[in-house]
Amino acid sequence: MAKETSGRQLATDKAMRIVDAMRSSVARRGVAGSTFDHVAREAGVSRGLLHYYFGSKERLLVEVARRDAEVRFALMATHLNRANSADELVSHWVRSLHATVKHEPEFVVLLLELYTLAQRTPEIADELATVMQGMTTAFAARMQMLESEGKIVLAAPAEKIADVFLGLGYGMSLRLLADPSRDMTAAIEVAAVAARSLLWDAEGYAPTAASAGDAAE
Amino acid sequence: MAKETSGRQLATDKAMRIVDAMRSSVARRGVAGSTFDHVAREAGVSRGLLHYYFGSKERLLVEVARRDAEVRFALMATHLNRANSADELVSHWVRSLHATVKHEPEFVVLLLELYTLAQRTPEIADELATVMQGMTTAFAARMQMLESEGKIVLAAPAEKIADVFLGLGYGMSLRLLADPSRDMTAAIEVAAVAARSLLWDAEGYAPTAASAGDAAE
DNA sequence: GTTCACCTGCTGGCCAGCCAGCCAGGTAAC
DNA sequence: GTTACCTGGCTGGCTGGCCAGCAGGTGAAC
Repeated sequence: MAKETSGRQLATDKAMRIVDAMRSSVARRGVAGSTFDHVAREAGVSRGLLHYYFGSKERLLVEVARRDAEVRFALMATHLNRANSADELVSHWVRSLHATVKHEPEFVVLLLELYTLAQRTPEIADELATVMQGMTTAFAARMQMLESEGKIVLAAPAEKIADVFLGLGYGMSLRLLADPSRDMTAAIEVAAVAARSLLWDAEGYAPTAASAGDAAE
Repeated sequence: MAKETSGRQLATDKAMRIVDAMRSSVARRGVAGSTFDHVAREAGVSRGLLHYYFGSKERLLVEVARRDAEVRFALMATHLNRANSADELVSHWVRSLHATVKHEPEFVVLLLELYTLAQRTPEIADELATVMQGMTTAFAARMQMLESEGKIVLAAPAEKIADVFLGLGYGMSLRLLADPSRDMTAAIEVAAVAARSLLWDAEGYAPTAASAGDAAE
């Protein structure tokens, strides 16, 4: 942590307030709408301070991506660690999908903004790639642990399955975000069935499509 | 089609050139970078004409979304109509995923930009929701036709399966786009296995995960 | 213990550049 | 002459970045 950007200590209270304000502003107003003026006011600091700490809007956004990764990562870890079987893994995944979109859509919006920005800003693209890689690895590690404990059997390399879970998750969230009026509950159940087909139960009892149903929220 | 915006006929040659230029500019430079100046130059018209026809940048972007839907839709239809079995459906889906990201990434980038924009522009959000609904319906209709012809059996309502296919597709494309250096071929194969589990073969021969493998590219 | 030099954190006015939108006017067709 | 199409100069508002300078703290000198 305690990363240096433009040789300035970024772990101070104000610097963190700026990053948080920028994060929520980007989620609410988008990158373009998040002017230094607005963000500074919301962070309760002067405009100049954003430059003092981060030098440019771009580098501030990199910090935002980093910060978001921490939050996102922590959330995922708690969800993952509670799962102890294939069914639980899938149902936790479904639950966290619903919860995220319903209660913390800023995760998805922010990711969208960052992806968009990454198209034209290599620094952001790097950061984002690192974040995604980290999520994949963590997810894969958890699955491998469950496999080594004899609780599940993976139908493919852990990392690839993790890619599919995350990809499916983001794909469905995106769709949910774009059209909140549409009820995607049933579609997510179907997605869970598909995801479930990549995890087999250990101990000989075969996975059935029905067993993944597990009423979500 | 011949839709009216600000009471102006938009089916003229120049109006269409403007929409196309805007479309490709947004894919290349993003919404923010697509200034009237640039787009006008690329369309070979004056800046004023963009206002004459579309009134505002926002409404021009709505036209871009509409236009993109047509292109995207046509492409999907040709792919879908060639598929005549569950395996073919999945392998065409995989192929089109690879092809899109490799040869026409502007589809994905544009969708990303539009999604982002839709967060703050209800007009765009509506248009986008319509587009996505149209894609889902078309996909579902094709699957239902195959089912009624006795070629496949659907493991869930056609529309939900279509949602999952599209969601998975966008999720994987997004990931591919964000980090082109990463080889996602194997992950896409795994995604295909998951997708395949939602389609059963008719006539008693059970679907095996392996049968969906079907070398991509 | 008072003074002074110095430093870091921080402020807000200023500026050059950019952009969407406006509009006065031009052209061609009928 | 009227209408539809089209042009490009102009402008007001906004933005990111720059920078001169201030407040308050530290420590050395005297």
